[in-house]
Amino acid sequence: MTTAAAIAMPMRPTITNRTSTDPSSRGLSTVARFRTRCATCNLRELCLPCGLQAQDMARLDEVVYTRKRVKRGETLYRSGETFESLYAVRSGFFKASVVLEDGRDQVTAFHMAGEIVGMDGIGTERHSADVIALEDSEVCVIPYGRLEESGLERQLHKVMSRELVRDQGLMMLLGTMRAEERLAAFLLNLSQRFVARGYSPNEFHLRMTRDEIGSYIGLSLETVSRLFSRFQADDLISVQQKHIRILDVEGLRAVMVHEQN
Amino acid sequence: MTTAAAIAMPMRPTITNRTSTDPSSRGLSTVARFRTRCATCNLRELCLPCGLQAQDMARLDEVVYTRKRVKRGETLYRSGETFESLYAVRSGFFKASVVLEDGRDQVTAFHMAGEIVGMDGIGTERHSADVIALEDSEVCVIPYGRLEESGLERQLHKVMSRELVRDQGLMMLLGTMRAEERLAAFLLNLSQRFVARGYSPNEFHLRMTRDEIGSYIGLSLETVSRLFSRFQADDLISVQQKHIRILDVEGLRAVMVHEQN
DNA sequence: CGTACCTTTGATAGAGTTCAAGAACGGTGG
DNA sequence: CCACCGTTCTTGAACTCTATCAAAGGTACG
Repeated sequence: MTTAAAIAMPMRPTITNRTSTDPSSRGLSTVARFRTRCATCNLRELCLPCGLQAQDMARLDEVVYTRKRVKRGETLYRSGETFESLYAVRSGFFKASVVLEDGRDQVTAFHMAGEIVGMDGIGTERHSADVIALEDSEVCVIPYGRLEESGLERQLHKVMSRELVRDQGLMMLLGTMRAEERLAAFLLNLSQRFVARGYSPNEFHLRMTRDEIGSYIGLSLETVSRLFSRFQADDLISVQQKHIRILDVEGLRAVMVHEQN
Repeated sequence: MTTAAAIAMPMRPTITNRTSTDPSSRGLSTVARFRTRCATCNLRELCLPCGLQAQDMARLDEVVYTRKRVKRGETLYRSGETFESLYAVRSGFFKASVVLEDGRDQVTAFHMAGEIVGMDGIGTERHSADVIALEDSEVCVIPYGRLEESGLERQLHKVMSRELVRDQGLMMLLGTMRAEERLAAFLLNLSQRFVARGYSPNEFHLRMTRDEIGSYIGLSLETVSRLFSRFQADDLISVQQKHIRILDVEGLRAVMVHEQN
């Protein structure tokens, strides 16, 4: 969708001001430094989609003044917590999930670098999902109050709207697709998103378990596993554990739309 | 959720300026008249949720200057059409649906009075779903460009965020619930929404067919029909065609969360 | 290097779909 | 006002897909 150039992502360690949320605790040079962060960020083409203008970028720089590291297994936020900020994933991988009263839970999204997380909290001022890191990750903290004052609402609307469209797609998947179609759609979606981030479209590493995939696309983990095996037998993909290689994109696409031939 | 008073909705015929989108084509008095529309609208508590302040209401009045009638079966907009406006449902009932390449379609939402429709188009400037009236309806047209200038972004964020949370709920339903749980959840949801509009929570008229219900909650129309019959046999509801009466709310709730006892 | 977690694969069963046919309803026109 | 037609709804029967239960094998992480 975005014609973002294929950029490698050399994750330089960056300064670790992980917990500090008070900008006044930093010197001027640090502030200046932060000012140019977004403009030089490798993810700038993705972060607020459709690409920000130079001046927008400057605005965003003024809003984002904290980063936060989240280790694998730790939560970024939990359902019920009061909403204060959005988060832009800088590196790593997250899953979002909701829990039903009786304990059943469902993964509602996977988030990777360049995506905005936390918009579920805007409406009620409380988060409605849990967001957990599936690998050591880092996010940019975007205090919502400041964002509202920044003149970037237009961008935010777009991001939220795209999320709504994404949800439509997932509903379609959950409501009308059969198991193999679901998994094919899932793989193709992941592939696309990796491409946009400069990774290979054909070879990637799954950050989530079969159980989490199954929860996301409405299948049991056993069915997911069996389908991986079947896809491999059909030479559509090659799987070993979490390493996936897509061998036949068109074939997968055909499975997805169920072109019986 | 909203503690909106139970208001009846006497749908006065109102002036029919359905196609006119040019405000200059109207006299001053007409404009003045429109100025106070939102403030006196019966749906003001619902339309932009969380209730607008008086000054916000005035702002909205300046944005909304057209209404549009949509007859049963007609479309409000179609997937692919360029996005220009949001719509506030003033009366009637709509369904939104998306179509897959191979023709399969899925209902993604039902919209009733007081709800905002069209936010799927903001991100790409094209709509991604079809919205069709299930009965003769009327909407307030909210030109998006004007809304952006109006200072009501904050409200829009909230509406969009709530839509995201709603989608989470539907995903949960589609991904983890069994047939009877889905239908129970669907009925309880409808009931709640009717209450908020001043209608009886226990007795209402379905505007959609079994097929459309099934599409929405991921079941075949036959399963929906069978479940209606079963619920009736279990004295949870009474059904005759599209007339539904809920006899045992707690019972339905128990079905939904699957409290097996 | 061991243990806990994850994955794979088989066998079985059950929930829901599909196919089919008749019934009920609602709108239309004579 | 009634008869007719198309659409929607109901119900049955057979089948299919996927979940569930179970057990063994593999990995990765501490």
